[in-house]
Amino acid sequence: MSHSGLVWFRDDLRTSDNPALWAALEKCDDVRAIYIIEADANLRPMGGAALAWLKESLKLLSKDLARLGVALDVFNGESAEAVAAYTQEHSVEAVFWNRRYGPAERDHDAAIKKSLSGLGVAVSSFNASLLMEPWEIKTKSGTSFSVFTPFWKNLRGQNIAFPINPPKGHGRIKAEDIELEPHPDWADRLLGNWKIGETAAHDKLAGFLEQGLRTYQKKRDLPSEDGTSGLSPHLRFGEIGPRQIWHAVQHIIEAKHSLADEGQKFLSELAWRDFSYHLLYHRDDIAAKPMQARFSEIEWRNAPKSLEAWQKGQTGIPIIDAGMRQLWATGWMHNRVRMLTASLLSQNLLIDWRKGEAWFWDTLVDADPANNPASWQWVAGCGADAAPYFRIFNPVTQGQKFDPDGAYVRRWVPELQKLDAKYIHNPWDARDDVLEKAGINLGKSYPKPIVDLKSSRERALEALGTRTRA
DNA sequence: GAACTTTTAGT
DNA sequence: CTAAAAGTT
Repeated sequence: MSHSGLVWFRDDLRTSDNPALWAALEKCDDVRAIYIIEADANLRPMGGAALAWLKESLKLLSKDLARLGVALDVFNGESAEAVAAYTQEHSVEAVFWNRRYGPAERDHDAAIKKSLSGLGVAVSSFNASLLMEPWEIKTKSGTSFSVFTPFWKNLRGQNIAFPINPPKGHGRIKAEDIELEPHPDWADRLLGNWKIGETAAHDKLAGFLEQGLRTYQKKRDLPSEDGTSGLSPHLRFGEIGPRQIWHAVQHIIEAKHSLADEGQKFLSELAWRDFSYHLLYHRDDIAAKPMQARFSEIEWRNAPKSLEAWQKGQTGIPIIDAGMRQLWATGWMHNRVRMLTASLLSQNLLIDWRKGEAWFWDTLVDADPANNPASWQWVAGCGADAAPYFRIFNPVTQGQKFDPDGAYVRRWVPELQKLDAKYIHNPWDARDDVLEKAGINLGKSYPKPIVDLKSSRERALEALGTRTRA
């Protein structure tokens, strides 16, 4: 038995269903924990909104770990150095962590494991983040999946591991005071929209299963409704694990058969997260490189003013502006609107999807290394499943379909508050007297659209469509 | 059983 | 169009 163990926390900020923590407490008499806000050149730094969430989550984790007798230390810097120095300083004999799946992170962790082994420190790694490991899901010919539906058919037939019980601790210690840089004002304000941490995550799940699941299919696509689970940032930081969610839903389905369809639908959405990690694991640098190679040849427009109008929610297209403002104010955007805003940027504006992905990376509290780039590539058309057609959403018809009375637009774009529902998604089509009556002066109180939807759609089909092969 | 061909679907 | 499974040699 090793006497001194170290748990390196990364995307698994929880005490329940945490195999690395569990193993450390099982095998070691003395357990410490670290989190490193990594500044390694080869690793992508966390975005601003996520970083703010992280810091609050760490404070809560520190208290939960103290109840198990585990002290949490937080460092800034290069993780390879920090881990090695910490193990030497505290005579750590065994290090435990839960795996991460990005190519750079895997190489990084493998190198650290090797160097620790050289120092005589044993390293054990586990799966805390995924329903199944990416190498466990294979097509019949042994390759990885590129299309979601067959991936999901495979995954749902697997035996998903049951969550493990919370570990028995080694008594109780005083929680360390964690010293962290304060948040920028913007991030501080958006955190007011959220309850952070493991307990909040479980409360959120319980509330969703009790109230939201029943109407999930009906409401999940309506951005004005509170119809989604809201678990994404908790999943991002591992405040709750997907296997905990999986089995909680299975349990509900068994108890109430009327919820079977809703439950399956919700689990398939949870499976999209595993699918994104599948792509992250099997493909080359999905945040930087289009999965369809021919997209490397596309000449994206350099249009800084349009990009800025998009970022600020000043495109003059109501549902787009509503989404971008919701993102800025809360660190979150409804999924339907994420698709619409991403389509407008990458297709109508023909701006490189990576610029949009980078903005989401910085501003979403739930931005994760798999879902964010994989979803952007899906919308931009360069994703894993090569569709012969392009998914160019029309933000007007989408708005009319999913926000029919304009409640979502009115909430985030108060300039349009009084506009008739008939024109709430296309104010440029309203007569002058209709606009005047609603107190709107297009071009002054609310922008005229920065792009013509019809001609820009044709431009995108032309630019992204048939030609441009390498 | 591997290699090739056809069918079906793509949130 | 391509991916994946099913069918065929």
